[in-house]
Amino acid sequence: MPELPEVEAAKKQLTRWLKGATITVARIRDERILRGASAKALERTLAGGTVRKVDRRGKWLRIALDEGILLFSHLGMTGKWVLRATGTPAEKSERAQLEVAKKAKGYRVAYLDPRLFGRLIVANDDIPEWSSLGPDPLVDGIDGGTLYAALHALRRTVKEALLDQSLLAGVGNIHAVEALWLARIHPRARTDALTRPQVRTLARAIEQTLAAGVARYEGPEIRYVEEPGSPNPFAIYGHEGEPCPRCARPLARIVLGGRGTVFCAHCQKERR
DNA sequence: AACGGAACCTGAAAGC
DNA sequence: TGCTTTCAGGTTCCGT
Repeated sequence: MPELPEVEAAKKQLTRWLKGATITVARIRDERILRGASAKALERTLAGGTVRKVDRRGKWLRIALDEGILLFSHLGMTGKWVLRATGTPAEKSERAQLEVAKKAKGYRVAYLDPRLFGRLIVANDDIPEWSSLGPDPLVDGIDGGTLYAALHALRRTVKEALLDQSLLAGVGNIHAVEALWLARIHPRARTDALTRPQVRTLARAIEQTLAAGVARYEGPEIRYVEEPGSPNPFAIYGHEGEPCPRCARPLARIVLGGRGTVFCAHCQKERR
């Protein structure tokens, strides 16, 4: 599920659950989320630590403990953090558990990830995966001139370029599709052929679609996952074959960079 | 050096 | 019904 809006929602939840809390026990239930690091070492490092702050950059989370310990979390394709009562049986996809004590209350913050594309990393400094991220469209905003220069230096399709996290951090397949539709740019348009006005429009479109995504998770009860069966909230993602909301012609679907890409062949022109 | 595609995994849904 | 195929919102590695 996670693109920037879902990770932002996860950050808010983790802040509520963990800030000021002490990790009494850390458990890694499937070492594959560590990509080779030692589960035992990680569990020992986290145990006893108190959480100071939770940050997000792009799709990465950084949980800062005291004594300079940093826990980085990437949710991959199916990762999510959930709250569980102590003693609740672990479900199949529960890959890590943090037993937590906060203000005399005890509970479990658990990491679920059926597909195991996510990962946990413990470090004393920022890791390259975090440091090499481009600007976060929500935190930093998107500078049109900078984005134009960066895109102009590449020879790729604009859709694939938007998924490059060193260019912009947090845009994933859905929001790339949505932003290109909003900006009326063909997903297969070459980055070096885009005009400055197009890039400026695209920058605003990215900010718009991400902000709308974040807003969907706001409210008294932050729910991280859309209810099953809830309507698709996107303008064109997942709507291939249906009428374009702007011109009513049927939406097309192609594959770019190995990922499904919906667009409107009438509204989104490759050159202009 | 940069790009396109395969690989890494599981599970839900669609197809037969 | 049950088996098979397809698809999924991410990143990384490998060959060209």
